[in-house]
Amino acid sequence: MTITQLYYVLAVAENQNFTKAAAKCFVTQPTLSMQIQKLEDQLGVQIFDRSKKPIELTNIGRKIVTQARNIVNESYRIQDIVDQQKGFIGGEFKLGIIPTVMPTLLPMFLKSFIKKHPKVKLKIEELTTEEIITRIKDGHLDAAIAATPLEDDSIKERVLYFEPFVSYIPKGHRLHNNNKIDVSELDINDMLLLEDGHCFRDGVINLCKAFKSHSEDQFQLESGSIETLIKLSNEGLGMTLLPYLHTLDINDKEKGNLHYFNEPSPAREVSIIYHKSELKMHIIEALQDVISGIIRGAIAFQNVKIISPLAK
Amino acid sequence: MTITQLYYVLAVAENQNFTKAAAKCFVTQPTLSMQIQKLEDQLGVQIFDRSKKPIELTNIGRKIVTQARNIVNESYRIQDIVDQQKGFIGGEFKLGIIPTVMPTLLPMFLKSFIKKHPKVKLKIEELTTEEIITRIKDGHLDAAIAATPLEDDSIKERVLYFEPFVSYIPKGHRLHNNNKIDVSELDINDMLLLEDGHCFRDGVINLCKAFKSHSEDQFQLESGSIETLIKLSNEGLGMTLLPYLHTLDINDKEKGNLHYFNEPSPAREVSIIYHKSELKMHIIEALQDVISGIIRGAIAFQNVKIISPLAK
DNA sequence: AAAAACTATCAATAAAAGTTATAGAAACAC
DNA sequence: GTGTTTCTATAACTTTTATTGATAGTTTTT
Repeated sequence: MTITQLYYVLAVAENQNFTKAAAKCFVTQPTLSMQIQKLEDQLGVQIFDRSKKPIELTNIGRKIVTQARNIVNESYRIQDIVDQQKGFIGGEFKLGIIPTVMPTLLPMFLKSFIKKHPKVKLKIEELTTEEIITRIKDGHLDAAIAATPLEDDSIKERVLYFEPFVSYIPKGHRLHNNNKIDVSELDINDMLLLEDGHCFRDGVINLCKAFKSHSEDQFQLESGSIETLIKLSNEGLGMTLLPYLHTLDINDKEKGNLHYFNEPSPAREVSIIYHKSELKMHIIEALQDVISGIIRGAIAFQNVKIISPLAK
Repeated sequence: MTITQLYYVLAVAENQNFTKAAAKCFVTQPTLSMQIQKLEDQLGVQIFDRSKKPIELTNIGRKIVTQARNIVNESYRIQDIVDQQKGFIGGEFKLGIIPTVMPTLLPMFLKSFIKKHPKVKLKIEELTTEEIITRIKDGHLDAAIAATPLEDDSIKERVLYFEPFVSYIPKGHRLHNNNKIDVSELDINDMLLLEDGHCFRDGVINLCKAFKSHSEDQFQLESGSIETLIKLSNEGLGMTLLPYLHTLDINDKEKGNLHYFNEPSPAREVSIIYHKSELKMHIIEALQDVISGIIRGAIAFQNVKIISPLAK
């Protein structure tokens, strides 16, 4: 049994297809067929049920795959140990970021990080929290930036910053003339929300529900981007909530529509999250350092109340 | 990087010698030299400091060895999973047993176990508790039978039975005419003990100390076997304590010297212990089943007080 | 019924792991 | 010190294993 064979098994299990798996492993398909057959012979069990199309794992195969993933991950850790010892920060690193953090945070730290750690090949992907969790668990992401706490046992979190919610209230709205807003004044029925799947949406819903309970979850309008929310709001379709960093690059004309909350302001907790196995931890720490350093200058709120990002 | 290479690294780290390690791996010494060099080149670090004699691990080498042991162990677990699925109970199994359990328990269950599980190649070794713990941790033992609790985080325990202590009091001893003995009557100064290193000795000391504290730990006589203890006792050199199972095959003449304790009788807890990684768990469970079944007929004590086997 | 998609098998080749023989360095004995 | 022993590294060679390209055989799709 070799680590390579186990790696091949993982690839086939994931792709449910020998040919595609072979391509991902940068070998030809017969290599996979033969190596996996060899492993199956040696163990004396079928790992894959080739009669099903697409190919499926057998019962025992599922258990073997779980263990194979362990072993392959643990084998990566040896290079990790060496890198850490050498103080080497480099190699490929796959980072996921949720959509409502991506456009504001990424430009703030990316240049600085690349300059400080030029040997790291960052591969950044915009993903929903749900996708991020799946991908961290199956090893397709090394870490991600998301709203927390997630309450997931196999994922660890390190808080980067607390980002207050800011109300965006267009002229003509019942709350427009208030200076500061209190959370008790929020009503989910005149609130513009992001589409389903965004955890910022769930945060807003949780925030509203904390004060008023609404059985009917019928929202009039939803949008995929915060930019659009602002425009819809300007059209008089309702107020909306923005994460603080988004308010920094709003134009002067619209700035007048921003209303901060009474303290403690509702806020989301934004963290760098990673698998509990703590692979590539030195790169994760490097990311955390750079982002924390940058954010210290940009966000200076203390007295906030964290709103859960989880849909309930 | 291959599992074989990691295995070679473990062998060299253990033997501190390429030649001996090669023999244990059933390959020639150049194979080890080359494979380990290859791994070191690939990682870009020296795992071994070859300038020291005998060879030593480098700092980074120590960390790599720890991780390599993980990986190699986890790789064994794949065969384990397959065996478990198939209900196959077989293969080599290394069992340690402490000296004061070995001669009484082993004959009781060995035949029965071999008959029930003929495919298991049991390799049994008599070892002290201390040796057992070391060997379970480094993987040289799959499981062991010892007095518990051990309070060791990396070792799990499953109780097999509780074995009461029985006093052996020769004619002429101050306690000989008492019918039942109370633990408060014990005096460590007229107690014959096993040599240092036997946990049964430590149990007896703990038992005596629980009632009387003695600053001077000077014992007149010590012996390596319980047989000898009985003979010394017969010579009038003091009383001694026997584990219950040892009293079953004592001759009739000497049976008169046995005195049971008032309830709750002091007893030792005898368990099957194994590494927390739970490798070969199905064989461990098979052993537990056989031994528990056998012992149920032989020991029927309920009201006992467990004495710790740990030296304090 | 034909085409496409997919896996297994075969023969050939490239790569690797392993072996024997031996050189060279360090430790040991006297 | 010198000779001996012990041990690891290196080299040349052999065996084994992994991989490939070509292709046959199946199943699925159209």
